[in-house]
Amino acid sequence: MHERQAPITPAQPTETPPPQTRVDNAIRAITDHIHGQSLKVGDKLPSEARFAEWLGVSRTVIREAFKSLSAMRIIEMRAGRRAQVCGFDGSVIALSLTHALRTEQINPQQMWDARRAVETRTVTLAAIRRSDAEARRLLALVAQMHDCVDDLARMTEHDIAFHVAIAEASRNPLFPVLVAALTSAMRETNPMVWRQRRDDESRQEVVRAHEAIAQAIAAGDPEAACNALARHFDLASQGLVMAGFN
Amino acid sequence: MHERQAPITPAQPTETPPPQTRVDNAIRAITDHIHGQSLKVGDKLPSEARFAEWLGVSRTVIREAFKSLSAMRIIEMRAGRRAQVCGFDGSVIALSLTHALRTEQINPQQMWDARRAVETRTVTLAAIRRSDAEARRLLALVAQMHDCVDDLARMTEHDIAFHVAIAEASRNPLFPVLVAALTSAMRETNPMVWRQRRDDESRQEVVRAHEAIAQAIAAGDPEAACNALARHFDLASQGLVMAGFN
DNA sequence: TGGAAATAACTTGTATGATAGGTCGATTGC
DNA sequence: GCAATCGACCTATCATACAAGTTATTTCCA
Repeated sequence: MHERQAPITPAQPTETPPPQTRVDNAIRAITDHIHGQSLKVGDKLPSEARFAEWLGVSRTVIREAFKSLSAMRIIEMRAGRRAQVCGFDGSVIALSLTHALRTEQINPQQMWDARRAVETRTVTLAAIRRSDAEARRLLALVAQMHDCVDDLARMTEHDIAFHVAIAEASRNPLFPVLVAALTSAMRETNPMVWRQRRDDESRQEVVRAHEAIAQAIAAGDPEAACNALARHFDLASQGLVMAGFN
Repeated sequence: MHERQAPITPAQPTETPPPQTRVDNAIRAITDHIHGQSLKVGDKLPSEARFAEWLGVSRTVIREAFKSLSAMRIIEMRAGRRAQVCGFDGSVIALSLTHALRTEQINPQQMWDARRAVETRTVTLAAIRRSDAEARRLLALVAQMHDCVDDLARMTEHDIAFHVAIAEASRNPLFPVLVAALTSAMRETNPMVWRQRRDDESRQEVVRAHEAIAQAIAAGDPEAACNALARHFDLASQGLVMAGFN
């Protein structure tokens, strides 16, 4: 019963590449199906049993393949319902980056530098393309930050929301996802940096940097927005050094 | 047998959030274990059976959790061996982006714009920090591109290798990963753009744009590198329009 | 005694079959 | 016509079994 199929890989002499398992094949078959049928977000997939039959493997294999794709946010599974194609979402990227940070494969500065690269673009585009509602929203978020300089957790959430809001105003759906992933990966290191700033004045300085960005975007001035962003990142970098990173 | 544990979630009245399954819990428990024990790349995890015992669930559940983490490249599994913590790798991000492109949640221009944001930074850093060996490598890659203007597949690979090499020269390990993800996600749309350039001259123009970037980096001139990159992206954008995107 | 080959213990990969419980459309009763 | 009910289908989980890969141990021979 175990040998319905030919061996997966003909025992390659090479060592490094891990041999393909049936689950791997199933994953490929499923993604190929999605692509081949041009399925779009929300479209339903065939049931696990059907795939199992098509591929000539047990449902166990299909199940693991489905779960893998579900973990990668390519499909969404719920009990009783057929799996469906999932919307794009930065959470996988965020998780990947978080893992890289936690296992010390990259450090916070490097993450900040990537943010700087991306956000230099988002603030520029936001200053050009933002709607009035978005401009108001940014200013409102900054106001909220002013109110909670003592509450690190809330501050962090507002901070993230602020940067994501800018990315949304850039009108490129890829940017909010990237920014959300890069910022939320730093949820763990951020508080350490923040704690370096003991007095209110020092913290308000950071909030004012955000305010300057919001105002420049509201004013539709890309250059001023970039400068304000640069100041923001310089402050952050300074905080990182104080916190002992690098 | 089925009810060893209390119900996972107390039936929240909210609709949208999918109820947590035992596999989800297992995934969290495993990542927590990695983090809690400060495991680093290559460190081995406890066996599936052990986790199953700890969490009081069947091996099936742990198996699906392991497979999910394996799909996200957080751990690496191979038959017979215990799973181990996996090195950071852009392939998950690439897959996520590829899926977003295929399902038309983002379009090629938006992807290119994100690349522009990131690569503007990588060429700048590369011009400053590149070693001599890296400079030579970049020039060699361009030379290889000159030789295969007729072979789209090889050209695409060299193209990706070139941009990743620049990112490596930036000395921030996050950048090669991001660039690789963004570029390889476009493996499918790239050929269409290339095909717009029928004659050799038109194709060589693109290669020359790459050459200019390599030379600016080799010369250690960040500004020239940025300008050359801008030209490269303008050509690409032009190609996209010709290919009928947007 | 040193090293290589055989072995035992453990681990992952896959299959099978069973049950609980969620979802959704069709049917029925008012 | 509408709502409650039912049934078919589907996923979530469990238990068990066995094949096949890995690793440490032990054995055996030179």
